[in-house]
Amino acid sequence: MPGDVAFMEKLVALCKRRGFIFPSSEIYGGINGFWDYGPLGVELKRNIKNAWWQDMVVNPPNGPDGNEIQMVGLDCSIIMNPKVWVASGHATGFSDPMVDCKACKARFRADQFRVVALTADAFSDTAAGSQTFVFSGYGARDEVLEANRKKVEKIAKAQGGDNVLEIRTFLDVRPSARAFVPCPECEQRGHLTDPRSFNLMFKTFVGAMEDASAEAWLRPETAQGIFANYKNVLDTSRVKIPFGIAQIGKAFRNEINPRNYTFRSREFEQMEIEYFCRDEDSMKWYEFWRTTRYQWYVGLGLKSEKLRLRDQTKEELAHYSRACADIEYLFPFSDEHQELEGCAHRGCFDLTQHMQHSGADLNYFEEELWAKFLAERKARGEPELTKDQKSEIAGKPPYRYLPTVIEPSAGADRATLAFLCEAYTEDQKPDAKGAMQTRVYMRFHPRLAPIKAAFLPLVNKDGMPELAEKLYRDAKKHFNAFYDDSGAIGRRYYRQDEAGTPYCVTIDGDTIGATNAQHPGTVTIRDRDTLEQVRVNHTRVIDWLREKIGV
RNA sequence: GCGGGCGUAGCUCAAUGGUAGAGUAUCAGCCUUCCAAGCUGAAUGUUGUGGGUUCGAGUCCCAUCGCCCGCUCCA
Repeated sequence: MPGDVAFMEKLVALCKRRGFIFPSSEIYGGINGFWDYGPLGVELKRNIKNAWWQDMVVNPPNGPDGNEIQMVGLDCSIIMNPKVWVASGHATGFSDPMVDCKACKARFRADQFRVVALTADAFSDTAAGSQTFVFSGYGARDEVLEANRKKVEKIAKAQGGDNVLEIRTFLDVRPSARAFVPCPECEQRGHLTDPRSFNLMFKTFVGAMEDASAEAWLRPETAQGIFANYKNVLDTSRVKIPFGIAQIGKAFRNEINPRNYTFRSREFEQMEIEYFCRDEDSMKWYEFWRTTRYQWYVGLGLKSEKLRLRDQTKEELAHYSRACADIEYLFPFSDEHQELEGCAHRGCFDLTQHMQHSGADLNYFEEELWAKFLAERKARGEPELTKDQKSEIAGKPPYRYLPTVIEPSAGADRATLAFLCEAYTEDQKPDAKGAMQTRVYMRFHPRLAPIKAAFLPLVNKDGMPELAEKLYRDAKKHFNAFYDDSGAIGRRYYRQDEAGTPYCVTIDGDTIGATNAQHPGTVTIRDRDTLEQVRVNHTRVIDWLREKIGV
């Protein structure tokens, strides 16, 4: 859908011009689906990732019971044992065979492409038998039958029975018979391609020999590294359920068609939490993370109605998933909301899969609960359990079990793009000559702003540059600051507006104690959004800024 | 992958098939006491890339790459 193309073009131009985002390998003509962050962009994205780490790992909010949340970090390798992706389902689920119709240009997933024939021979026999393909359809088996009900009834009547039709997917059609299958869209025969595999995983080779035994994959998500290390974390960090493991890292997907600026990139960065809890508490934790994560975006400035929290419908849920909420943003390139983050209730699907495929015991044992159970028995004077009885009881819930997982999985690049879109603001104001000018400014939350403050001598004389530079160097000990002494003051303010710098500190005659100074020793601090200025003594300006910025 | 559009200086755009230019931004200097276009000077291009037609191609033709829009796809 079109969205606001003009807005998007202006934002993309600003990002390029000011050094937020560049196309990857641009001097070689670029490469579709890959992007680089420039000097301002890297600060913005790092601030977003740091805010996430600070707010989710270092100092997360209290949980629903009011207790401190246990959260530890992790940084896993991008390439893992290929068996990981078999266990997770990505090896099969990520690879879809597609069929194209060369006549009408339609494309179909071969496993959703239903071919209906009069006889089973059509699928397995010679070309002659294939003449009995009567029609085809796209979607679930029942949908296809429903959509073609009249045809089905007519055939049933002619054949004198009910279950006369053979329905299989295109994958079951013999290569020699494919030419006789009609296209679900245009119904023409003989224009369908062979099923071609669209594998969304990036393949690589471990070691210098590129043979099949060396095949490996770049991870399509960071989550599996967490599951694979779940036991290690449990054994080394003294965490107890409920607890979370968090990770920020790159992931790779061979998107069929990267589009919409950095939104659908082939290399991207995720910020993921796997939160492990008891199954009976899981919906409570799901609700907690769902709102906590939504509020996190709001608190950092994504507060317009463009941000929304949407619960997935039953039909959208993966088969193992009990609930999932998407945090979505209405980007200017689309008139539909797009996903920034998914908060999924994954049950114990992932740990079950990895336990089965790896053979490792990933069960959690409730030591405290077990000790309590034994103590209570003793207190009641009940006879001591035998070794066999103990292992029987201790081996099952509630003492030994696979925890349930809540997964808030956020896209760092998508969040960065959303914050960029939300920040972009234009307004009209008169310039020094009274002509109306468009002012463009990036309204970043101070925590996210690439540059927190700029230090500007009003004129380059009388010691103003020297004092401005001293303040600038003091400020840099605490936060990212900028010094600029070139050009008219208005022009310098404007440059900082485009970079999204929340505060500009100007050193003027009053600061250096000029004879007619009304407020000796003070600088002016200009607010990016309101354009209002306050005077603060130059000895207090760093503290003033630190308090405002929160560093 | 298909269809349509676009590629000239960092950016915005000029240039009948005949010497590639302007504005802006950048840099150096001057001038400047608060909201981008004050003065002087400097630097800036294999016209996306590769072929072809032509005495001569930014311009015409072909191919290719990239971007934008639509379709398709999106575990």
